[in-house]
Amino acid sequence: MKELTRAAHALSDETRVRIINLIMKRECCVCEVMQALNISQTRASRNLKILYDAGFLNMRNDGLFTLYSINSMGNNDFHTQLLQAVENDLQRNTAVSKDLKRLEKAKRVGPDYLKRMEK
Amino acid sequence: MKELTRAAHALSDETRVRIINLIMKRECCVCEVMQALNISQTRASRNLKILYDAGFLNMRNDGLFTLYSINSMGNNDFHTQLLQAVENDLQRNTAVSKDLKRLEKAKRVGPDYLKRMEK
DNA sequence: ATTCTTTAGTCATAGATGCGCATATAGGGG
DNA sequence: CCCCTATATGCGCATCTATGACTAAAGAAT
Repeated sequence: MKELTRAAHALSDETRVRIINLIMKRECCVCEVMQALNISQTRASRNLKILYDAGFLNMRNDGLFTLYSINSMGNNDFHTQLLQAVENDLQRNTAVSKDLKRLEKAKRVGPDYLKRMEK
Repeated sequence: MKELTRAAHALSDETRVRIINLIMKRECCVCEVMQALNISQTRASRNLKILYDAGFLNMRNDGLFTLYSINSMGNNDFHTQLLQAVENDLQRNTAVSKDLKRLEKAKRVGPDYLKRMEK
């Protein structure tokens, strides 16, 4: 039951639900998440970790990048059922589509590099 | 999306999941919940309210008693999907069966009456 | 009406949470 | 080896959370 409450807690924050919305589209690295949601690197990294620890995400390293994807287990797993509830809610939500558009434009570069580009 | 995160938050606490376990069995009043889970009246009442505000419970008055039951809407509602995830997890959980046993023995009387009975 | 009883609300408090800032860590590239 | 870059983490702060003790509200019973 502790796993269930931990998973539910992970879904109790808007930032994290928005992150799941992104990663349900495709595998993402931290810097893509921060650009798509327009949040800080710290915030993206930490909330990704919370979702990972709760069992919703897979994690793999590709050079400097850490790539996160949805951890789909069996259909009877409660994580999958919870994700379906999230998906259900997101379908009725238009605000998060902006996040997906920004994800399309996101570049695979980190915060320092981005700052220099702005100048 | 705020409703979803609120609902998820309601399920992120063990006390509240245990309360749902009770009420999935049958409609309960506050004093039955406090006896079944062996918690204070304040704690029972407040967590019931959180579950109610999150959309999981119905509430009705019967004299002095406030009776709570599961609020089952359509199957496509995300509340229902979340409850299925909870039910799924509870089936694999043996600890909460003790709560159900205590619920069977629970009397429909409040904390003051109970204290006097102990003496 | 007064009193009893169940439930909800107030207040105070200990602990958890989310976040930004700065910094550490670790993997590439020169 | 030294620097650059992406990600993770320690710290501090403001805010939120869960809880118990106490009190208030409201329905029943006498």
